[in-house]
Amino acid sequence: MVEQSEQHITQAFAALADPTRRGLIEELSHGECRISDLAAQRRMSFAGVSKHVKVLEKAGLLTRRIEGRTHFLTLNAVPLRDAFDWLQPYRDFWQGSFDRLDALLKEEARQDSLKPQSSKE
Amino acid sequence: MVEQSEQHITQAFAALADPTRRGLIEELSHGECRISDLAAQRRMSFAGVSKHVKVLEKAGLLTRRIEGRTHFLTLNAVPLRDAFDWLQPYRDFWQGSFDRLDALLKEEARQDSLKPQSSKE
DNA sequence: AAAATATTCAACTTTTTGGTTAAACTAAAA
DNA sequence: TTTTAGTTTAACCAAAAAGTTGAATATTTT
Repeated sequence: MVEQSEQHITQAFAALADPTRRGLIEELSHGECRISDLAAQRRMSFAGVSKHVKVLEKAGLLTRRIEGRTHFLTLNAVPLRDAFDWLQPYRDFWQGSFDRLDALLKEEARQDSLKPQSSKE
Repeated sequence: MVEQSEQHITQAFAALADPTRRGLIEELSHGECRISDLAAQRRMSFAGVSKHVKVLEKAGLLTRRIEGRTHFLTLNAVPLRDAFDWLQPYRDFWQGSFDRLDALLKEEARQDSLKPQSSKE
């Protein structure tokens, strides 16, 4: 087994790695939608949108409620929380990273200035 | 133009959508690494790891400092912050989502209870 | 100079992804 | 009962991703 939760987070991040899908999530955040509503404002085929919806569904990011012939979709944000939680531990890193970037650039400058005549270290 | 930042966040999420890459990020968070260090503990070819590193580099998630023949890699967490910030607005959603999931399950139960004797088939 | 080390690059394979169109299915309306 | 509306499925395509192996490159060590 390849660790369940690993797979889940992989699916979540993969789902988020597509602008169309992020758009759908955003739209769903305003409330339940029919899939045709979602398809309406994009210039992609209905079937195309339907596929994206299925990806989101498999990643657990939305739930589908079928009523008659129309499918209603609701955002389920739990996998987003998982993604968020994965990122959380790195907060300290990006908070300091301007300083570090600065240090890095200085270091690179030093390297470059040594490179041309670089005898040894 | 397809919106610069859209591309960036797409790249960030795509980079995160792979368990190997997430592992590399985690490892880099413990400090600067040579790429051979990274390759050592996984059972993937060196070239394979090298490719993943390049993906992370393109996504701006690490910086490479070349010293002689060895490449030192440092985590740059800024794109992680971008991903984090994208997720942030949805916090309210997953906080409420147990309630909503509950409501949803109830609703589904209702649906199901109606289905069996559904007039025609 | 030769050998060893650290790494990329190229070529190739397989699988996955993102999209399309056309056909099929189901439910509702005429 | 035919038509229309909402949606999925199937078949296909092109491009990208994830991995491999093997050769090439550059730097250090011997």
